[in-house]
Formats: sequence, C-alpha cells, structure tokens
Amino acid sequence: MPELPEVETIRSGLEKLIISKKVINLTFDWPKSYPNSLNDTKSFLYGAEIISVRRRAKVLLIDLSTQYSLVIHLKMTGQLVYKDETVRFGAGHPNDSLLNNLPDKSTRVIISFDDDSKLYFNDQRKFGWVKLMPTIEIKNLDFFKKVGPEPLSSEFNWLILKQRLNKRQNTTIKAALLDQTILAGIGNIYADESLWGAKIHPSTLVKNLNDKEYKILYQEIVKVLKLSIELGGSTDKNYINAEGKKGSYLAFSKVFRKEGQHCPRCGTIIIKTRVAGRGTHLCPNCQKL
DNA sequence: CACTTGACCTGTCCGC
DNA sequence: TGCGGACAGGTCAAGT
Repeated sequence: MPELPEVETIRSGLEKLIISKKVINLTFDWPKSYPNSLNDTKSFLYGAEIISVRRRAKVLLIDLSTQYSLVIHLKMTGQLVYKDETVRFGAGHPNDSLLNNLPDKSTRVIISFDDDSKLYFNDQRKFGWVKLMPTIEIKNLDFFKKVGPEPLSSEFNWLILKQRLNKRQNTTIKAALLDQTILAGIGNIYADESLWGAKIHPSTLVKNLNDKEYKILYQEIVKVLKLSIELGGSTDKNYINAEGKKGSYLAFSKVFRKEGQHCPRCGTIIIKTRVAGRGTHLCPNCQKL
C-alpha cells in the first residue's frame, strides 16, 4: 500500500477537499471493504459533517460531527479519490481518463456529499477497508494500542529508534523496520531506501547495529520520508492521491525498483533479493553484511 | 515469547 | 494464444 508519505499526501489533499461537507449516502460492492451495519451508517454517517482528516501510521481517520469516524486502511492497492460530479475533465487533462471513468471495476465504496461531489474508495485486491466507529474508541483498537512512534514527530530521535529496535534483537533490520509496532509508517519502499542511505545491509541482525548506524539510519528515515512527501509519494502501480494524481518519488529513488542499474553512490549494479519475505533492493558494495 | 510463514484478493508478467 | 507460477506497496492469524 501506500506507506506513510502516500497516506499523508492523500490526507493533506482530502483536508482541502472535504472538510465541512455533509455525507448524504454510502454504497459498497464488497462487504469486507465496508464492514459496518446499516443502522450505524444511517445514524452516524448520513447527515454527518466532515470535521477533520487525520493520519496515524498508514491509517486515515476522517472525523465526523457525530463523534464517529471513518477509519480507513488502503493496504496494498487502495485509492481514495475525490471527484466533483459537476466538473468534467477534457481530453488531454492529466486526470481525464481516471476521474471521468469513476466508478470503475475496482471501486468498493462510494461516499456521496450534499453538493453532489463524491469520495471513491477503489481497491483492486480488496485488502483494504473503511470502518465506521466512535472516534473515542479508535485508540482502543489493537493496532493503535501497539503501533510505534511517528517517525516525523518532533519527539522522535535516534535514541528512541534504538530503544524500539532493541526489542527485536534477533531479527533482520528490514523486518524490524516493516514492523509497525516498532515504528509507524515504514513499508517496503522506504525501508529499502533508508537502509541504502545508511549503508546498512537489510539482512543485518538488529543486535549487530552500533550507535553510529542507529544515528544515520534515523537521519535517513526522516530524510527519505520528507522527500517523498514533497514529491507526492511513490507511484509504482496503483497509487494516486485524492485528486487522482501520481507521486513522483520513484523517479528519484536510489534502489527501489532500480535493480540492474548503477548505484548512484559507487556505480555497482543494484540487485534485487529477498529479505523478510519481501522483495528487497540493495547495493552489494555499499551495503555489506 | 520471538520470529516466520500463509492467507486475504486481483492482475500482470514471464517462461514453456 | 494459453496456462501455471511467481510476484505486487500491508497486516493478521497461525505455525514453529
């Protein structure tokens, strides 16, 4: 899915588009995409006004005036796209084909607002979901009780990263970075990118890292995530933001999807291998075990 | 408990 | 052109 920069890009876009709009209807075509009762939907969603759009880890939270929230996880292929039905995009416009063709066969949930605009939740692989629940209960969900710190928060620093990682001494650093209970928001793209930046091999066991490596890894994580947010995230196959636009980070990525190309630091050919059960990109010269 | 693997789904690409 | 298998940005449950 969308990782932290992609979800954050959607969040900031949605914030500009749907705040203060009133929800009048919701439809869905796949029950697991919207696992909520019709009664709750009628009582707490219909007629509700959008108050705020938040993000925690890779989860989006749309708060409603009814003290309920829509909790949304895009998983691997989820999209959340806003479309004003009164606007038609002409041929040649960058968003032409995508927005004018909504809904399409991957559309799972459609939320309609009182001004005839709509929010489309598309999800080809059907892993994602939209859950309606009381805002106050979100923090009691297992995921939110266990999830690690936000890497871009002002309280996060290299010592906290070290302390969190030290809970997973015998696993690889790549598996640990992907573990949302250690640190929130990192996925396969930004794990590979930050490990390359820190010159750490993804298979390195956490117990073999030293303080110098923790410090540089911390810096690289923050740097890579911030850069990606500036570039609107990474579009590999499916990702688009709330306005239907792709992100451009992958044009600047150092190793992710760059197998067979030269390492920008040393020129060695970048390889793709498997670590923690995931496709993993690295420079075999810069990142040694 | 720590850690790894399979399952959830659809679509695409690659080798035969 | 068709078919099987591997793989794809994430997270759980179930296994060792």
